[in-house]
Amino acid sequence: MSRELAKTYDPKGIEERLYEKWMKNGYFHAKVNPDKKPFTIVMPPPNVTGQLHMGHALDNTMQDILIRFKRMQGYEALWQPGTDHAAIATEVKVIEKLRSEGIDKNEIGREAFLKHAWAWKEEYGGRIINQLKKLGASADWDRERFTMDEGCSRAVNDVFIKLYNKGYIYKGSRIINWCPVCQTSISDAEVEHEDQDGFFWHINYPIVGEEGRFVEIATTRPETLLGDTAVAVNPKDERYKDLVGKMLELPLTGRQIPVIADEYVDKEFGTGCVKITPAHDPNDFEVGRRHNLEEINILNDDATINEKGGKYAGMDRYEARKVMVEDLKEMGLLVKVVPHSHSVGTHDRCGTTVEPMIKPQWFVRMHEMAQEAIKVVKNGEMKFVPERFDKPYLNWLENIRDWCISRQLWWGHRIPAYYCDECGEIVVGKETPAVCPKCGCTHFHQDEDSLDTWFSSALWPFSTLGWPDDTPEMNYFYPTDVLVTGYDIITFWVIRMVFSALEQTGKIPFHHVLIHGLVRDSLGRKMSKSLGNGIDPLEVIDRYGADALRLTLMTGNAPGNDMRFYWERVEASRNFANKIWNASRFILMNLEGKEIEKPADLSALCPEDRWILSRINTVTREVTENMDKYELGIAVSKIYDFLWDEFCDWYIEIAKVRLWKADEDPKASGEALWTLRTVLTQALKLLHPFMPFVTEEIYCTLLPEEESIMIAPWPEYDEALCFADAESAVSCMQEVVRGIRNTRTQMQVPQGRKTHVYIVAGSAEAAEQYRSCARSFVNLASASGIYVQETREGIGEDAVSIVVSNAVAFLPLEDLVDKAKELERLSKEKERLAKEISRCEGMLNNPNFVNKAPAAKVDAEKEKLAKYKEMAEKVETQLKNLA
RNA sequence: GGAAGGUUAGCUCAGCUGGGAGAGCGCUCGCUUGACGUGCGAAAGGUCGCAGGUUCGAUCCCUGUACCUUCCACCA
Repeated sequence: MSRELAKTYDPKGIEERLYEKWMKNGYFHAKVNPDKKPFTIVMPPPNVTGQLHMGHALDNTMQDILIRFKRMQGYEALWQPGTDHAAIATEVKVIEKLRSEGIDKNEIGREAFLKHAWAWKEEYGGRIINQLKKLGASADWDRERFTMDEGCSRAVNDVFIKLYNKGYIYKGSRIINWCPVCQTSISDAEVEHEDQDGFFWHINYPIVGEEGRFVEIATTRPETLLGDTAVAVNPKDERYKDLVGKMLELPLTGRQIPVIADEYVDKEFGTGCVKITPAHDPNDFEVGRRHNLEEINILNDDATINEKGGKYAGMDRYEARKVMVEDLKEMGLLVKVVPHSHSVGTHDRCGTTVEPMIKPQWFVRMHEMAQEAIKVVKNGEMKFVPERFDKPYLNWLENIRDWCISRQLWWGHRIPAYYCDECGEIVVGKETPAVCPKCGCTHFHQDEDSLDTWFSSALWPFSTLGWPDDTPEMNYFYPTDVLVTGYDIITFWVIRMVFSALEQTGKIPFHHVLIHGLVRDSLGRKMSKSLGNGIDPLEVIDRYGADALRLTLMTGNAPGNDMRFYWERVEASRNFANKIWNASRFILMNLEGKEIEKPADLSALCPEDRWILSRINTVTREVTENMDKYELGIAVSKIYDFLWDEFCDWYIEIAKVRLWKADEDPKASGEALWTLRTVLTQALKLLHPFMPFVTEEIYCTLLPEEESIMIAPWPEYDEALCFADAESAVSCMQEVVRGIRNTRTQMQVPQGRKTHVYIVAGSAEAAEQYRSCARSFVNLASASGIYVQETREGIGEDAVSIVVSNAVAFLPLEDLVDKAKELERLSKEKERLAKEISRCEGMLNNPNFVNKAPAAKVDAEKEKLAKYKEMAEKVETQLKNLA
């Protein structure tokens, strides 16, 4: 590979090339390996025919970072990928496609429809996987699974049968949420409540046998009147005590309904009289069951009024509402209409207002399994990161209701229940039963419904590893280590995986649940198709590279918090990629044609080299700790700061002085080069999980003998590379350099004008420190010569002084010095120091502080005080000299 | 009604177990310095929502409060 690098980093082409290389070399593949410890992440399966959005990008970037980190650390790291069949979403898409071709789902029938659906899946199924690859995802694609593949389907059937036999799955006629557009039942979790402005229609129901007397009810859905089978009042409501037991004439229907008493009614709300529609309201359903009321379903599946609705039959629910209100008005039964805002349940997939309806459906009894899922979080076996997300988890489980799992869809796992054609007996099993156990009949038909998508994704952490078979993978990789997902999906998916895993495998599915927030647009709005404010991650990758996108998503946001997306931030990330690219380019240019050997004794290196080695050593320790705690944002910003500020802005500039004189002093330049390459290499390894492409490209160019940074071992902290003395020497030097730069700017010293720098050290020790890194000043402080001494001797009276903690630096800038300004500058400095001194003294004079604060804090204050006093004295001396 | 989170520099946000407030972007000034102008150097800019409390000491802990966001429940 050529060592020539372009002047700016262009990820195009490079990313694809590297990804192909990784795939070809099989780096992503994990296998059962008893010699290594496993580390497992199961990828939340995206919709098989979906497209990558920012949420996926964030979620998968986090997973990829963790998996790459652990892989480098020597774990057998499995990132188990796959896709979800997404029942409703996919079925709707296929229906739409067929419709555009003039084909009706119901006309072609189940078999033919499924053929179309599979064809659709084959056509678009690979799309999102390829998009994930563009992101750099190092998942084990050899193990890619699909919720409807053979193994997963077997797991689904197995679980269904087990739960049925245990009595945890049952079929029942209960009130469920019905989506009239998707024409299927949906679970409570799939209903979104939103406040809508509507009306309260007050309607009089005439009391039978009491001419002119009415009961006034108030409703937000007048059309449900057609299904009323009672009016309820509170038993303690004095106003209506005499009405209980009386009959009312239900307008528009000719039916008579009773007045009943039930605690459910709130005396204060509305009129205190509630129409009861057991078939179309969950609360009314409960009341109805308590009082044995008739349940009259008045709606067809498409939410038009059915034959029970008399003259309104065939009308859409909202049209019927309008007409009925008109009719009631004409009859003089409409008392009033008042505006009223109330929450309406909508289907989260299509936004349609759901209708509660009574239908025979399959349910999972939740109470017992929920208890187990609660236990593992309460006892700390399974932990949320950040911890606060255990609250919605526990809250949901503690108030859980039975889970409606049947869907009136074809795309999905068909319910393994068979009905005897003769007697209707239900037999649940893997195959069509031969003989009815009840009547001996041999003819059966399978249940038409399919299962909720989440039923199969609930099994994902183990069905993908081969369960229900006892596979080596199950034994080795399960339970998985961490699940990474957004907080919006805890109730849908996380909970269901946990209770399913506990029930089926007896183990938690994962030890940690790492929760992230939503990626919002720059105005803080949710990205959505309808708003058109979504930003396509692929466009970001195309324009700035996957590394820039990944870095953007990982910086500046805390775990579990939402973040806003800004193109400016992507630019900043891109700039960083370019920055390290150029740092590497610089090092490569200097390495050209040289063989660099590791210095025999690192502790004999100059302070600057030992400083940067010591720093990367510390950064390595800190970053590793952050990664272990899932603090990915903190980890990457430490690497960022180290590389940009310390390595590029300081160390490279320091090293240049030696590189310029490579011919004169090959040993010194060799040491600088070795250090440059070593530190950069190590930092690249730390950065690799975050920015896999640019780090790989540089690494392989820098170390042509190496195969890939992906398989390089993760750096480890090394006690022997901790050089406190060097860190202190360099930090003093930096203090002086900053002081000099500041002064030069203030005095408007022209860029090209170099000056001598005199450093009068406060002690022999300090002098030694400054001498040891004197040559660095040449470049850092635009110095023409460095003179470290212990007295002021030989320095002009009017030299500009810069006072630091253990020295005073002087710049002979005679012609530029304005005495008055200089006096002012020093006075200000004096003032500043005086403030510091009084602050320290204040604390130290406080006996409470001295007695109660930790000794280390007190000593630190004492040291500061001494330092500031010394500096103040020096400033004072300068002021005198100037005067 | 219940719960969670937020309130820090002009903007967007970090800030781990309490001990002198940080970043990115923006703004100002100066730089065609031989890796990088996708850059370098120097600055300006914050009583860390408000009020109490605990503490020698609070952006951080506790209580209350205001405003914002979200989730759950209810709404005849």
